Amino acid sequence: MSASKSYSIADLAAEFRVTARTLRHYEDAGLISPARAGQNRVYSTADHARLAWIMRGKRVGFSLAEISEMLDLYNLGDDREEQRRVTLERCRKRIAALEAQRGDIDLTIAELDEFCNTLENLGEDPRLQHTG
Amino acid sequence: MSASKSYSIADLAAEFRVTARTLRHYEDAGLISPARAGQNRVYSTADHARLAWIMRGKRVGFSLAEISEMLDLYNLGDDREEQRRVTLERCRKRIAALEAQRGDIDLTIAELDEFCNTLENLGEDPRLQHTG
DNA sequence: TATCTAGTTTACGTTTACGTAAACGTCAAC
DNA sequence: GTTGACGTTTACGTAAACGTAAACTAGATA
Repeated sequence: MSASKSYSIADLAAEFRVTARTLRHYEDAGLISPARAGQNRVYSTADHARLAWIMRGKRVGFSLAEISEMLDLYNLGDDREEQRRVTLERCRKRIAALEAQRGDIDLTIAELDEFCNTLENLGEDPRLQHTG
Repeated sequence: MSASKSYSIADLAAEFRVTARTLRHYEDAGLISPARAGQNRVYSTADHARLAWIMRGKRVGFSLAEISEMLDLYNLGDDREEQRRVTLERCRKRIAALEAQRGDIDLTIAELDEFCNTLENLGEDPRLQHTG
């Protein structure tokens, strides 16, 4: 089972292209809780996966607080009926928000694309260039 | 031509659901430059459109500096050959970045979706619930 | 004429997400 | 036995994106 690897803080920092400070900060913010060997942090494969989630959340544009909430959803997943209903609802709202965000991204891409085309046509039809 | 409307700072603040302070801040940051009637700001329909762009940029997760850059692309569009080539390249990089971000969003949605399904199935199959 | 109402500038405060020392522990290597 | 390499905590610094309070201006209204 090579699934039970462990990582030093430098390992993960290098892999995810962040500083050790950043990883400690995420720990302060309650996003990860690596084990300790003495006082040194030891990250498990689960921590590794969790961190991958965090980094993707960052790329999507979420704050650490929002990412923390989303990770909490998973932890609450095995709770009792009512709690589960609430979790499900929050989960769906997040999905809706993400879909809205994707819509904004698509619109932005479309406009930039169109602008690119304008620029290209300008290049191929010098009549449209101003000569100064 | 109802396309030549004008807006007060309060108008736009209300419409885009931000404070007047925010609009003034965007001005400080060089994102908009409304006309003045005396010392009061008067926003044109062009300013209105520009602001819509800004807000969408924010929703996508861009910083004000990035949004400023993107808006600059449009202004540089009518420049000379070499400058235009650079603009085009930067424009395409932005598009690529946006597509990557959309990929991250899709992945996140997929995982949340799957998690939602798990929660729903748990609800429909009480055997999987823990009772203690 | 006095008082709103809406806008203005100036400037310090706040939150988020880390950066950046400073001072120290630990273990392997020389 | 001390020098590195790598880790730790503590704590102040910083950039971005506004919030917020203070003090002021200018036009509309009672």
